[in-house]
Amino acid sequence: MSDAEVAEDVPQDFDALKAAILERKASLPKRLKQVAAYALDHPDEIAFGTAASIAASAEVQPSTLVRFAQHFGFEGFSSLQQIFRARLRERAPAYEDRLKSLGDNDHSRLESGAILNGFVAAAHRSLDNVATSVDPEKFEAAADLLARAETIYLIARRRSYPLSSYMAYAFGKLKIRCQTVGTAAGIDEDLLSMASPRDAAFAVSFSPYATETVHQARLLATRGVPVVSLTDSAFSPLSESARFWFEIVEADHAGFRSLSASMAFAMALTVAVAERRRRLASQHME
Amino acid sequence: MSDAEVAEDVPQDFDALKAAILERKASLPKRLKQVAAYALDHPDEIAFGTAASIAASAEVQPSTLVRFAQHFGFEGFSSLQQIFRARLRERAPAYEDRLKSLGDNDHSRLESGAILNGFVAAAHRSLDNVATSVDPEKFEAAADLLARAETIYLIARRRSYPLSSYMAYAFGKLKIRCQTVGTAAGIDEDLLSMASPRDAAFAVSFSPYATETVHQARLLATRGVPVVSLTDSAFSPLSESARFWFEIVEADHAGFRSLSASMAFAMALTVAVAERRRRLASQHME
DNA sequence: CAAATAATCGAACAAACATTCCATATTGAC
DNA sequence: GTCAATATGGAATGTTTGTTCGATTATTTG
Repeated sequence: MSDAEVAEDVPQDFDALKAAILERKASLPKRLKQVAAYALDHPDEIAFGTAASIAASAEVQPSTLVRFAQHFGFEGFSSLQQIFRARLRERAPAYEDRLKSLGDNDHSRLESGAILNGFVAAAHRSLDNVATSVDPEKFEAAADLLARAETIYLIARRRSYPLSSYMAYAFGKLKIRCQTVGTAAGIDEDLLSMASPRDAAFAVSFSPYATETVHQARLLATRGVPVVSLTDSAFSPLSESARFWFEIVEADHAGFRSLSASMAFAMALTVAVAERRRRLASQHME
Repeated sequence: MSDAEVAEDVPQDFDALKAAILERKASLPKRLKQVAAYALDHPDEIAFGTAASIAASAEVQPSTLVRFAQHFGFEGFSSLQQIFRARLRERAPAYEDRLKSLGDNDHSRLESGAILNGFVAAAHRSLDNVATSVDPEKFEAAADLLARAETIYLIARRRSYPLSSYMAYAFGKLKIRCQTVGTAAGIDEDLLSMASPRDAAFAVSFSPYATETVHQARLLATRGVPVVSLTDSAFSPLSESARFWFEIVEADHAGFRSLSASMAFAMALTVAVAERRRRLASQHME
């Protein structure tokens, strides 16, 4: 056999390339795997950058990029880059009328796809709602209140529980003391008995309201513990006990509501509290 | 007046540049008008091509391109080209507009308001991503797989845990048997040992990947239990074990990611499974 | 119609580019 | 542990790049 290369199956579009990378990633040497991960995670950078700039970002040598391209059958880095550019070329016009395309894209042909589309659209609507319905001054004040707490008690159950568990995770990462209430049955009362007015609570409940959440929020409020709450209705019994309360109505799809907008709100509140607390700490030091 | 150039209003984004070109188009010399027309008609070419290749396509000299750029206040052709590249780079132009209108509402005056706006915008972008990146056929197939399971095992930890806890809540309401894994330490192994190929698992893990989740997904896969997984990178070790896997990249605000898009996806999958199961049941009865 | 001004061309240039090559380091087989 | 094979880093290389600049052509002005 001659040295002449028989036309290998060089990936001709981005999807084929992505598939090829994923297929061979396990058997790739260290640096090439590094490039592979970078390429799939930052495709735009590959499309626009120069070999030198991309190499610096991916923390490899430029020559490694060339080797990577050759590993996948390309002549050099430049020809691989064409794939990434073509991807951007083809995808760009889709943004022009994206909302239109959402209506008649592949998804709607399949029942499950229509369901996914429905929830995505509902989440969009819910998010728009958040931006307009949340009073920024109240938000600021709530963040300030929670930031001054020694321990933040997170009260939530059932449908609201994912929110509090995510906030607990984030608060933990941000080194802010918090305590979730509502997980294991029985010990809630003991936990809450430790709460003092120097602490604070964040209670979440959507209708139908979990009676324990309402009860516990009321209990804390009477004991002088400031409560911030999140509900989906101004008539929620939670609003009685709360110093500040927010109303977020999630749009529904076919009667089911996701937590997309509430999640964005919860995360924003969490970060706002952390930011506020950082500022309070620096003021104390001066 | 000195020769020193006072900072002209050099267009900083594509829309501004487009407006400037259209405004001055009439008073442009012949060749420069030629370039202007080509630039607006083939913006992608300008973004990706070299000065030489573009000049050839537009039937002008490369130096004309430089002069064109300088006429509009740019230092050279390269800096003008950046505008055309940025246009393709920007992920969510549709929401840029929406944000611009949000940008000068009450929220932005306050720091916490800006944080909330940021997370809402990030969630919008993430949702767009979901709609385009999830393959509807794969989604349908995954829903079908999970619908046929006797028990659905939900594997998630840390940042992913809120997703599985919400799905568990929803599955419970929909009377679909499921079992969350990863809550209490110790009993996970016992729970998973009961899983059979007639069951199925849904595993979620975002980087940094929890090793237990990866391990447990792999364990189930080797035992013949079909696994569907959700990750934020094609490089996730979870994708190896999964029959079907989905990649959802949450846009971040200031380095923090919310779960808005993943929540919408999780809810859509949950409802799709329920819908699928309802249909399977009615077929059996016929 | 002639002079003056502006626009264009195309060659020349230095900087940046992708690529190659080879010495060194790492990995895997025995 | 030793050796062979592969992978890597980094400098050298020849090419291509964007840009500049003087000569040439077109356009305007008196």
